Amino acid sequence: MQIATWNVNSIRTRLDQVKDWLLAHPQVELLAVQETKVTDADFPTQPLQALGYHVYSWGQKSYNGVAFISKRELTAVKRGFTSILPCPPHWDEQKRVIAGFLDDILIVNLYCPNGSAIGSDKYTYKLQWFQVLREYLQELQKEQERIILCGDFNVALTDLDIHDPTGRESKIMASDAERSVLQSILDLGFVDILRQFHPEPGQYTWWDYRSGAFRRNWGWRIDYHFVSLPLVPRVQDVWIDPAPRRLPQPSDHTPVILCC
DNA sequence: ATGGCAGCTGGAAGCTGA
Repeated sequence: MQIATWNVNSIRTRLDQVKDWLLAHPQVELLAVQETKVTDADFPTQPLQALGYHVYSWGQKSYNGVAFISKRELTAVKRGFTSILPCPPHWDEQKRVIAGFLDDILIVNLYCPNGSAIGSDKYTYKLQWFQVLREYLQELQKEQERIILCGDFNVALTDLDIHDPTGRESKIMASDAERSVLQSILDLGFVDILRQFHPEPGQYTWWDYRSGAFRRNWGWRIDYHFVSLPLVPRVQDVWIDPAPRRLPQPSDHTPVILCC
């Protein structure tokens, strides 16, 4: 089965593209979307149900928001950190986390903070948010060993994941502190699985809207599937589909698909 | 160094994203 992740940058603006992509990829059992930018009440659930999908959303007005679009019902869907982890409730004011079971696999769909600029309050929030995520995952690991993390992590793990890493230390998404905290997530026992299949450069999932970045292939890889160690042998392939990024009025991200 | 592009809100221009 295929499990995909895609930061759609507004589900309402991108609804037709999402529907077309799902129809063109019937093998995709579950699509995890991020940056839906809409409350659950206003999520376009009905048009997706009409295509035969189940929808599980966790959103807010204007910003953030995550959702699962699934061919089959998910079980034990949990929204936010506090559904799992006893942490201060303000960590769930921004809707960035939803998790649920597909068969015996726990899928965790994440929209990690951007960070704005190094040294900013948002950057501090980003680093702290990853620490909370780490505690949340440790809590999940007490009950479950088959876990797939997917989504927009807003961090490029290595220089291979950036078209031009020059000066990356002074920019968000590739600073040492961001890489370090994301590596600490992987060190819990997860594998950046795309690299098992594509160790070569040029594997990008996001291109800036500005400066003709996509045309010039000035990309970054910031969207991932992180697979827990016991699941690694079950993964058959992982790849990036650049096609939606070529469409008129695209998201600035493009889907990543895992087949297991 | 800065802006560039896009979406959302509210009904203009500012915030946020990455």
